[in-house]
Amino acid sequence: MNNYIDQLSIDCVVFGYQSKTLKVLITKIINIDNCYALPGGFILQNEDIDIAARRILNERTSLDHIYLDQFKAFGKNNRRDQRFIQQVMENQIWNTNQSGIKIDLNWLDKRFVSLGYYALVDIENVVLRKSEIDESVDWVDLDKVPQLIFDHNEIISEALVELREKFDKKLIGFNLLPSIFTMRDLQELYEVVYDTPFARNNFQKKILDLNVLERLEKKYTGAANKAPYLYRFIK
Amino acid sequence: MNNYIDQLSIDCVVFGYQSKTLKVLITKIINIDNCYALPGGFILQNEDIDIAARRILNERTSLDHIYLDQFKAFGKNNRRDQRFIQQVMENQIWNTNQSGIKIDLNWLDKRFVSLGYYALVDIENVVLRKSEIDESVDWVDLDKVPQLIFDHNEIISEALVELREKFDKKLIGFNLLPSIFTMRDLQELYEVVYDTPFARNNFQKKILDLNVLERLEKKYTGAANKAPYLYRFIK
DNA sequence: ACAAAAGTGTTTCTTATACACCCATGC
DNA sequence: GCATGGGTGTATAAGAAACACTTTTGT
Repeated sequence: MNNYIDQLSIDCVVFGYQSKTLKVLITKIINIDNCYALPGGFILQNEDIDIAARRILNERTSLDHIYLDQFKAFGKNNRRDQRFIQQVMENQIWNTNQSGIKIDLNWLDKRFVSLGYYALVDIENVVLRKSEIDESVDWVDLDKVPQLIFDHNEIISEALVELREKFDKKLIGFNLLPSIFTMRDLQELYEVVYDTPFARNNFQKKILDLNVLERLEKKYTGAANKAPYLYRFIK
Repeated sequence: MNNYIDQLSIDCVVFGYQSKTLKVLITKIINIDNCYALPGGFILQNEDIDIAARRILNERTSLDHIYLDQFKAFGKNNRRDQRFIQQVMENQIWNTNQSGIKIDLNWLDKRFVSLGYYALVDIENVVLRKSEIDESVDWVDLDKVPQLIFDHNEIISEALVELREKFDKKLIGFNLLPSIFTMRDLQELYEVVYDTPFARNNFQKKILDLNVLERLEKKYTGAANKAPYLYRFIK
């Protein structure tokens, strides 16, 4: 593990949106019962931290150009999880490097400072992959996240606060939608993020006045009502 | 240096306000010509990162309860300064621990990830102190900051962006003022921070409507005009 | 024709900005 | 009295929220 920076990690809160629900990506740690965590990893000695975060995300999502924001470093002294560490050691996870050579696991038994990133992805574009320490990687509804190791639940909470703060201001919501969508799709996303309903007409006016949407053809769904326009986010 | 976390540091942008000018605290590194830096330090193995930041600030300002906000981690791979490192080694700074025992300096010759904090202090309450690596610690006008080591100039820029974003929203400006001040004092601070003038009457109304100020007695300065009220920030 | 949902226009209210006036203070 | 800066009130403009109406679609 010598090519990584010691005692420093990255944890990513990957937000996805599907069926009017916000979801986050959760990994199940291999060889340990009921042990869930945020997708995370470490920083190579010669790697920018942002690049490291992209690498870690790419390993799980297969995506290259992800909207990513580093929002806070988590570094409480009690940020440890004795049960987790013990199980890792007992089950010999991480105990060999890429060449299969046994390595010292003592580096794990220290407090880590973790850099928290949140990412926004179009869930349809994601091809889930497991890294070597994942038993599985899955989308979980934001309100059904199980107990995670360390302070990962807190990291999610803080990521959500940050997301809400930046969401409208920086117009990052489009990263959660397919490239083409209806105004209703967008409004429902806003309503889910802010957990509050918006007036349809006022919402439409506000969004269109931003001049960031290109109106495309109508979307005929077969429903017995007026067909909505499709839009594409520009710039 | 074994009791610190390796390759992880803290750098603090300490904002002060005096004579209608924003100032930041800059240290001059001992034994190196023209080498300036942000007040910074390292994190003890059993120390919360926020506590570490407070310790580092206390060493320089003698203050205990500082408004502090961790705003970003800086971790580009090219975050090194060969000239600085070389000089440190040549001049034997940091080469002994508290007991005077020589220690290995190789830990310095690596890339560091730094946690950026900004602090707001009432400049009148600060009693400047030097830490063991400071030749001096001084207040510098924000627009007269010299070239600093590493990416410290960039850290200041980003801290200022963050300050402006949070300043009005979180009402943190009062941390830069004495506990008792006039409305004009407050307005001038706002004008400096946002680099824009505000209408006197509207500013007063806006601030008073926040219901966070207690009106005290008038302040008789001897000037040939109506004496302004003094205010105190509450809650 | 009708229900359902989309698009658009108008009114109302809230809030921010601009404008105007009077008051206290020391010379 | 008067110049100077402080406090307050009112008018106006801008933006958000509420309300209302018309249009399109498939049954």
